[in-house]
Amino acid sequence: MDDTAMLRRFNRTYTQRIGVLEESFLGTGRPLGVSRLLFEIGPDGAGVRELRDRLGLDSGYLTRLLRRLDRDGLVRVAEDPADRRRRLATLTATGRRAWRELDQRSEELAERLVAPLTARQRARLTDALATADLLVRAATIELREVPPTDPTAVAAAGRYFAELDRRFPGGFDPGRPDHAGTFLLATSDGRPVAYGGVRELDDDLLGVAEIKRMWVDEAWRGAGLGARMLRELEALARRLGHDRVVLDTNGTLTEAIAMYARAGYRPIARYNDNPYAEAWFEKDLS
Amino acid sequence: MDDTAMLRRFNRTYTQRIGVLEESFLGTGRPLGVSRLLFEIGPDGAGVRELRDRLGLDSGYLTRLLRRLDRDGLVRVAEDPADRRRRLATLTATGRRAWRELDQRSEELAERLVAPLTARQRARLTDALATADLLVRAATIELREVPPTDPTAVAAAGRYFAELDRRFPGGFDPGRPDHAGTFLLATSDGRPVAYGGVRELDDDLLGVAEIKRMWVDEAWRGAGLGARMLRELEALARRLGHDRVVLDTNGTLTEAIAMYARAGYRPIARYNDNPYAEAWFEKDLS
DNA sequence: AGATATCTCTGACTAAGGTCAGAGAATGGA
DNA sequence: TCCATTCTCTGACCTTAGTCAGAGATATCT
Repeated sequence: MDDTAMLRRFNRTYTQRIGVLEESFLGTGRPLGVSRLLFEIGPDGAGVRELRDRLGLDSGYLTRLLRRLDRDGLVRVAEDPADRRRRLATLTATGRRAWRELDQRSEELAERLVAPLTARQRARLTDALATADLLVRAATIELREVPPTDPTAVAAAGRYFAELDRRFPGGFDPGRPDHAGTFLLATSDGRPVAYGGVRELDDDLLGVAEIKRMWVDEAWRGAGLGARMLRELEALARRLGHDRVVLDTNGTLTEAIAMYARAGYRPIARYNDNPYAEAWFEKDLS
Repeated sequence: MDDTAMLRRFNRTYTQRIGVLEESFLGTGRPLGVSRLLFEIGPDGAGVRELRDRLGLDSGYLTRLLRRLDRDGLVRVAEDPADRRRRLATLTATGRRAWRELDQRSEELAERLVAPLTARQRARLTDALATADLLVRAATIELREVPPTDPTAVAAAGRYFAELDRRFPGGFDPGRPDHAGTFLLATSDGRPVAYGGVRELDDDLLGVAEIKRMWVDEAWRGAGLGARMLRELEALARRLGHDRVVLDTNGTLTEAIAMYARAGYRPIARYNDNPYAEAWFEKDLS
């Protein structure tokens, strides 16, 4: 059975048999959408804007759902002191009780589902689901162009600089902020997992772009994400009208150097005066 | 992470990211429910009763959905010649075209989903999903009491007899139909995967029941299904007021004998005149 | 300071997705 | 042959889930 056939087969099995886990929220006297919202707010509360994104709801619709929860005494909605356009939803004591009930229902259903399995089978299932979970997350990472001032992009760049500082023998000083270039950000669940940019070389090397600040979250390394980011950056450079890319790197970043080699990059002579650079590479995009 | 936690985590990941596979039916100008029904009818057609079970719909609602498909010229509903209360739905030429379109959309979505993965990752995902699929199916097998005349039960008994005939050196003759006893049938997707019965011994052995016709589909062996069936039959015998069970078997059924031993059965002397029996076992239910 | 964008809320509107009770035809079992 | 059951269909009714346009308050950019 090929990849998509297996995925589709599993999808059928899944929606028929585990799909009910979702509907465990039914039968609580509240419609599914309302229960889902209640559960999503959670014991710690959540911003209305954030809920809108997480559940993919229309803002007017969400307002009404929240008002229903408020009327039932489960949720309080208050102004966000940090930004008075925004509002924050938190559970009341009754709301927390209802939340726990939902959580418990869901837990019970999950237990009932694995109950007929032997201990060994359960372990195998857990293992298979962990693998599938990781790969599905990897497959659905979102890659998008961002301005380098985007808060999530800034966070990603910060983690990149911090790692350089940790790994370079003499540390690393990013100098003053440099926002030149076009940047790609990969996120999973809203958190940055990879980052990188392309910028035009300002000197006489026309048609040549430089790849800069390539970074992949430690937890995601070895999952092909770096190679994917590199491919996307090359495609971006091509769209921007370049037909060659260059990059520099430091000798301590061995896994990065290996990846550049695998991706078809060739070593070249120093083309800049970056004091941290120890190796320079290029690749033709034609 | 324990079993239920992993299951619930996966459930979240899955519904958020692959749930869209389901909604691939949207955007075809028809509401989701109608498209799902169209897809379920399939190129070979389907009985209305069967559709009702598979999709879990109210009969009135289903009638209306079918009428809509009929009005759109996608489906014809006709009387079932075998039972004129029932009706059969089949796709028209236009309906088959619409079905292929849905199938293709679903295929495309699946492809787009695995596209960002490397070949190795895809193989791992397919593997993990195959394992999860098998185990989820195993976990959701339905076990229920059936009269021995139930068509599915008859089919299961037939496969049991056929196997005995294949494996016994001198073949096997079931003799005239014997419907004494209470039977359990395990089904997956409506097809029999395990079968077995309990009957009171008619002679002087009061309080003793016999387990008979224990059978597990070849494809499902080694999945703990036999042991589960045995446990359920013992529980059934207990409910029927017995406190000891006995059974007979043939020496060629080695894996069955091993399973009885694992389940705590002890060999005893011949207690019947079954010409095929070569070994006899018992177990106390107290 | 002014323009622009973001966020929430309101009102008006709609389709989708059901549920329920009962009728009528056909079938199966005693 | 009669009775209970099964299956489909109809009519009446309802909630859920959602869309859209625009107003008003606040924040951000230049």
